[in-house]
Amino acid sequence: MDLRHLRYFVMVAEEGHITRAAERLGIQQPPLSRQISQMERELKVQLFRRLPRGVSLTSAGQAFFSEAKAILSRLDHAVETAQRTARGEQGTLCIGIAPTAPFNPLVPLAIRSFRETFPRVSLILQEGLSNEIVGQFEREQMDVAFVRARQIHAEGVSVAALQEEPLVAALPSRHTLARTRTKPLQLRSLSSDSFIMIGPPGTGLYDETVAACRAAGFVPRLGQPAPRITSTLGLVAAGLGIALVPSTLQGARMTGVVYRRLQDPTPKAFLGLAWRRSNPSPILRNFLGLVRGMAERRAPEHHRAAKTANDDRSRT
Amino acid sequence: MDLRHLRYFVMVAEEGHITRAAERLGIQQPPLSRQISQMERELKVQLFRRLPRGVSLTSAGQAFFSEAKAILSRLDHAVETAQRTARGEQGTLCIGIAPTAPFNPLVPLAIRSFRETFPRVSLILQEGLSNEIVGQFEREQMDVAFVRARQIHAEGVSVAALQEEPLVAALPSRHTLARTRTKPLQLRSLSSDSFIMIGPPGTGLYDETVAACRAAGFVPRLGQPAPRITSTLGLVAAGLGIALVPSTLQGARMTGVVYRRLQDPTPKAFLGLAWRRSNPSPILRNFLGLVRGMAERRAPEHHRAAKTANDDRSRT
DNA sequence: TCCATGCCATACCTCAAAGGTATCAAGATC
DNA sequence: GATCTTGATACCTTTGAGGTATGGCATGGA
Repeated sequence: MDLRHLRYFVMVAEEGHITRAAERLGIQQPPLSRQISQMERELKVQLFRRLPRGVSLTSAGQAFFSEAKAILSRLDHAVETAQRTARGEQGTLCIGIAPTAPFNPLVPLAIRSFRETFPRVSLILQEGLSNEIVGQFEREQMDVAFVRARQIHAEGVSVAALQEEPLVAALPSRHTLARTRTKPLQLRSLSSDSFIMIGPPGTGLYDETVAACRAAGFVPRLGQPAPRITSTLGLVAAGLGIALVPSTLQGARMTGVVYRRLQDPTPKAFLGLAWRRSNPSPILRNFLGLVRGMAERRAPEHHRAAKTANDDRSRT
Repeated sequence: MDLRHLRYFVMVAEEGHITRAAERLGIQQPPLSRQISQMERELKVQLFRRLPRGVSLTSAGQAFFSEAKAILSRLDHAVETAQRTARGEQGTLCIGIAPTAPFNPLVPLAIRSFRETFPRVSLILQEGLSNEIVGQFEREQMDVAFVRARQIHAEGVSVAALQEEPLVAALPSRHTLARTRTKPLQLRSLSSDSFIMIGPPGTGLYDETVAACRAAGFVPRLGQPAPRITSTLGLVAAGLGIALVPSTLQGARMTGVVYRRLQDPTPKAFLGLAWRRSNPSPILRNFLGLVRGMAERRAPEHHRAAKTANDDRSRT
């Protein structure tokens, strides 16, 4: 049997009239007549009763009719779903988010904008540090991630720069340098403090912090490591050390913590978008396009220069 | 698009290999290749990625794949449903039942046997007197009914006789004639009693009772009319009158009611099956066949003679 | 580097079957 | 009984599905 048969059958059933159904189908009556009786022979079921005027469904025909209509509409639906999926408008996208990323307004803005543009895509948001995200990319459990690391050490994963934001020092409010809030701080002046790090070496902020201190001429003394950004600030507030954090973190006010800008050359925190280049998901393409477009609009002059990837063939 | 396309697509998706899929489909590789790409062109969606070895579904292809499989299996299901419906094995049958009919074992036996033989047919059982059933037949709300009336006064409704059972007298236990339980009673001897009737004139038992009394040489005095058989027996037990009831009613023992057989010529209660001759439902055919076969097996000698209908063209 | 292999795509041919035209047959209608 | 309506049948045309032969591309081993 053929979909044509189903379509013809449904039309005849709805019209109750082969000639009229043929007209609406844009064919002649005899072929339609033949298709119907052929279908009946194939199913070994009489679908219509031939009346003096027109035809009417038998009970078997009625049963088949409702199924046939459902099948046809389901097919239409399937086609639309496939097309939407191909256009990246439907499906699932798994987004990794570095713990400090959501403080940068670009991240929530991008996600909200994507949701609005592609309402049929369901997003799975997953917090994770760069090193945790590596594994997820390799297991193909993640499509894209907002990261703080300039490179992700996994085969075929690119990182596109979105923004560079200044690092600021988070100090306990009783710290001697916490008084003069307006003047930028010399990073050197923190060389004897303990640095509270988020996550192990290899993650974005860890590496940026160490690099910044090196550039300022000292090796940071490592304090208590903290698993999450909130606990980092908690430890700072408790006076257990200081931390360098992206400036947007200042949005997270915490009693007992004071933020101080740093003097030139201001160390920078990186915010980037990582994805597997071989991932063909059209949803991913849409997401990359939207987020990168957004980042360019917000900082067009930085973008080109900062754009990078973990290997030379950085075209998506 | 065609069902063939769907089937081919599913096979290729399952094999991940056009050549192998073609083999399993019993066709050559080139036509299959063409059908697939034709389908992709028609849907304007790339369903497969061509790999060096074989093909793999794109995300759109995956979305379409699960739908396609569901559609195909639903189609199979639809065909089976239609065939079962045509054979009268699936659907709905609305059965009317006269209030006194279920006491005759034939009725519950027939219904149970039908249920077991055709488990996919859902039965709607509806109690009703002959005169109520007429309207339901005319509105095509009823397919078949166990009735006590020998004729149903509705156009095109036939009644087939199933059984004739003796009428017995239901007497209050304090009735003078309730003592001698073994000897059959003269119907005449009840001529001065009030008769409790179930339902109005035109219903089966009413007419049979009046006819029996007429034959015995008197016109029955009508007592309180009763809507249901149970209330009839209640009124008898209360001493408000007597009733003639089918002998199988004796199964419904009720304190205060005594049953007495009647002397020859024993008046008879009729049990028949009514249906619209123009009703083409195959389920109805099956039901008629099963019940009539059952009745013949239980009373083969009565059946032929008693068979009747409300007009001359009594073939189904 | 080159050849063999595996696999999909393309070109061209054949033939089944879908659609078209003409006409018949059976009821309904007046 | 003539006419209309409507589905069925006969026969022809044409579309397109399937077959055969072959090309093209990537992989993998010598």
